[in-house]
Amino acid sequence: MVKIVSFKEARDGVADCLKCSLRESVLFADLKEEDFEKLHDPIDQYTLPVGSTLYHSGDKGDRMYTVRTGILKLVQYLPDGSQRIVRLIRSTDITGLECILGEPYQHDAVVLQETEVCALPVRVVDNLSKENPALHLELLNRWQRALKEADAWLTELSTGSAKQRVARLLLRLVKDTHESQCSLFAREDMGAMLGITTETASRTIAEFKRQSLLIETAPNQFLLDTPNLHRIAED
Amino acid sequence: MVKIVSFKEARDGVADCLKCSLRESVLFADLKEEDFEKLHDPIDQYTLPVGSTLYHSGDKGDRMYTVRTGILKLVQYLPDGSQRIVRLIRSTDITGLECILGEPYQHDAVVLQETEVCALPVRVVDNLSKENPALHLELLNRWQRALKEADAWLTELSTGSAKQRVARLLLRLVKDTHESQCSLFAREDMGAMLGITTETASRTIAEFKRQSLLIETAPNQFLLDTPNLHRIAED
DNA sequence: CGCGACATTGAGTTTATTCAAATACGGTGG
DNA sequence: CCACCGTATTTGAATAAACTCAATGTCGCG
Repeated sequence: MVKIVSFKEARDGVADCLKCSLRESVLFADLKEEDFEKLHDPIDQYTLPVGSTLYHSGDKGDRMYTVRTGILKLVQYLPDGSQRIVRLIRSTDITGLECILGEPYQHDAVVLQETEVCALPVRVVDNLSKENPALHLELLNRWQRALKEADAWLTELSTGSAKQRVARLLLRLVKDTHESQCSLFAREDMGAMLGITTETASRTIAEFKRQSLLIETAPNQFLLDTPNLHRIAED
Repeated sequence: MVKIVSFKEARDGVADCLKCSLRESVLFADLKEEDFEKLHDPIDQYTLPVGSTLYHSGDKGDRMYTVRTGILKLVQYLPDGSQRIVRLIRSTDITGLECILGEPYQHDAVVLQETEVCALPVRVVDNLSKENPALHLELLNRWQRALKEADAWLTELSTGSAKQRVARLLLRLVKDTHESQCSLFAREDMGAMLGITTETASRTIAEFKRQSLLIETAPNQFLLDTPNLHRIAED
């Protein structure tokens, strides 16, 4: 039932969860080999291009998604049509958890950088988690992780001056990584993440560049002056 | 093991979960009578005065709390010492869920209005949920509820002009209720909820009063002009 | 009555927004 | 390969909003 498919090849493939290189960090980290035999349903794998939508707010889906590579934005809309990005989903994150509760998706999930995902049918996760306390616990952990992230966005990215918010966002992008190198998002997206206008985001980034807090080493590859960004973020 | 104690009497009592008037809506909603017999540990009940702290950020606790009446704020701090309120906890809400994962509390939980809580030892919830799928599901639901709330605070309460944010906060306070009557928080707390200064919160509320969008019917009891507040919130 | 805490108001300054224009960039077709 | 187009970014100038700091008002309580 399980078949090896390389990511590159697969626009629409079947994943080999047992051999998955991310097993240490994904939802199934603590499953035993025999558990995988219960995975009668194949786990589909997709590669999504920039700008595509993984799922829409309000849709009632039956799959959650683990991200192998790439970045997605979770977007909510205000009655006046303006958008707000509430979270980013990156490698080893899971999104669409809400559908295990039978709820419709709460956001639009839109690809910011080419993204590889595995689609986990609710039925599969549900069945496995009933017999498997480790998986159940891991589910709780994922929810908590999302909640922690949501709180951090509120305190770090929606509080203080535009300069502070941009600095904190940049630092967040290189956290976990060992290098202080990252690529940036469109200014419009930055604005929607930080609760500021596109122009203010642009002005702030441009100013940071002039002050050499950001150095473009390659097209859309920036080296960060993390110590000084920290100073700006905190004062 | 279980004993009847009225709330009024109890500064520090033992709850009778089986007879609890909130059973329909609390965590234990779906438990059977026989499940309650497994509740060998008594569930303590507390009444907390305004300004007291239920738990502190960073503490490693072994209890989560369900709120019977009252309001708590969940507060996080920035490195510069400024505070941000990330959520309110009200009747039938549960807080401190993170300690079931062995994580320290993520916030300070501070009482805004006199609050009655029941303290649920992690051990109890953990044991019950292992054998009881309904409770397990309810736990997931609680996390999702918190996450939804967190997202709403970002999109509704941290986006747009001060007037819009205040209007949205006010409307949020009377949502679920059938009356459009509510009491307000200290301006400093409002500011910390909305990401604006105390003065701006005060000015906005004062202006709303002058425009009769808010009418004080009794000390700190306000009647809201919800239609016009909606107009302000959305345009 | 007076004290302390909180709310309101005022004035001046800073910051962010708006709307518009100019510039850079990536990709396509000639 | 280059010219051109559409899109995104940057910049400018004027306006509006929010912030800061200070002063004044209000209310409850000892």
